[in-house]
Amino acid sequence: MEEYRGRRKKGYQTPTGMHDVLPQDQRYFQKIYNICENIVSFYGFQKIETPIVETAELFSKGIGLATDIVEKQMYVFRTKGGDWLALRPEGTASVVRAFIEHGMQSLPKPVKLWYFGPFFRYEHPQAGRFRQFHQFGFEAFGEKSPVMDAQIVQVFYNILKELRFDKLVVEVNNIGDSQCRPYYKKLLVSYLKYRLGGFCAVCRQRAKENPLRIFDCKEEKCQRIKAQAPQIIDHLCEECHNHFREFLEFLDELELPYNLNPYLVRGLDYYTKTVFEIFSTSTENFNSSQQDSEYPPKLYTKEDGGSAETPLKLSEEGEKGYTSKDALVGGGRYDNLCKILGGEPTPACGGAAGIERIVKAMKQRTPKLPQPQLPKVFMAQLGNLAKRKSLKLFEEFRKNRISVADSFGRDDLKAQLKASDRIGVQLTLILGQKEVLEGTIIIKDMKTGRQETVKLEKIIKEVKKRLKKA
RNA sequence: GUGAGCGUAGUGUAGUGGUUAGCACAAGAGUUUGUGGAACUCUUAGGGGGAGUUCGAAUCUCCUCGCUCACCCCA
Repeated sequence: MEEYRGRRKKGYQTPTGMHDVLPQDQRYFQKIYNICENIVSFYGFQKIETPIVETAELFSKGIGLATDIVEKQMYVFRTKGGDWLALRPEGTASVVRAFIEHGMQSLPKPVKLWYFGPFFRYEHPQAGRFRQFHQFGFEAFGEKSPVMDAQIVQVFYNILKELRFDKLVVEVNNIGDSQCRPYYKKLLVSYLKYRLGGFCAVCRQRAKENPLRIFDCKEEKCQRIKAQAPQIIDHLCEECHNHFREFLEFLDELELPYNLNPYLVRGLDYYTKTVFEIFSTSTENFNSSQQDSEYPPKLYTKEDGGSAETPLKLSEEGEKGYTSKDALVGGGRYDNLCKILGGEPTPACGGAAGIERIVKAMKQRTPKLPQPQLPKVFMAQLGNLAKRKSLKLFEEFRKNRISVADSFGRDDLKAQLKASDRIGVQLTLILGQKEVLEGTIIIKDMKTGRQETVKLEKIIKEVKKRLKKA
């Protein structure tokens, strides 16, 4: 065993790219979770939790050995027993594994599952990207109809709507399947082969390793060449073409504003046919406001009719009209994955949302979420006898579901009232030596400052009465 | 993996080679013995870490760690 290095003299910090989710942020996480759970269960998804650690091979087989996620971003380690395990970099492969492992093929289709939890990718952290981050996602198994693709998009869309995202753009594309994509890839490669010189250095590299990726480039010269390049949607096999057309029709029917982006390619190998991403178009970087005022965000408009019969084109020369570059949500169909991972061939689709990214966008919109309910009653106590009684009384309140703040550690009444004031309670109860002996307690109204002595056994009733009035 | 900027109490900051390292907020204690919000007093707590230059470093150099941002890629 290697030595543990990097010992610090002064305290510890989270490792690179890892973050504590502090109480302030818990409220955002909780809100997202609640809305998600609420909506998703309406659509018939059931929650699943898979381990954070899986056999490394699950991901290399599932996501693809040559993908960046597996190749460079996976936390892989060997156990004492010699197994290679990995911190999960995404959710789909795990859910598929669970689906197969527990024989869910025999469940009535479609089988709909959702999850919410941490994921890990070893990469340089930056805006909207962390080494540990959280996602929620849904997967639907056993439905090959594009109606499921559309519903998945719809569910994400609804959740974001419910979270007050108003300007959302759904980008969609179809990247073909095992029938047509290999053929298209060849076509593209041969197109690129004779034009490599015109590309930027990065794209030349991309052309070799992952040709579809050249579409991501923003260089002007590359833009020009790729504008002429064959596009996957023009070379779909009939099945994919129809699937895509129907998918778009469903989106139209749902009145989901989408934008067809023929350049949308996703970095995971398992996708077939439908892929999509959802962006928020609202004022993302309003700190760098100069740019925003000079280049007011342009919104994509929905393609007319959405029919695949009309020529498919992008509204602006591949230029994104919105400032946010990070997708809030990404997903698609993966009809081959179940088989790849050793299960029955099962069509499936799903997607995942980045929670930190959503939180970031929420904060920009509404920097302050309403405060959680604070206690309305404070209990102050004086002297040992009273302190002992107070503890007991505190339990009485809990049984009656009245939340009470306390400061049992403090003995000074002044300090206790100060603390009580800071919490902003409505009533403060004061129990001292004298009151305990008399079997009474003081109720002090913090607004008016008036106080009243009541019988100790009636205190719950009295407090309830006062809280109700206010 | 590549590139840029940054790193002073819990938070926000001042200080560009010699200061007891200053200020604000927050936190805690108190201003005579059982009554809050104001004011005042006091306390806690600081230059990420390490080397070097120098008589002397928060300040200059290097390394390292971390943060932020971008490339890449993705949620």
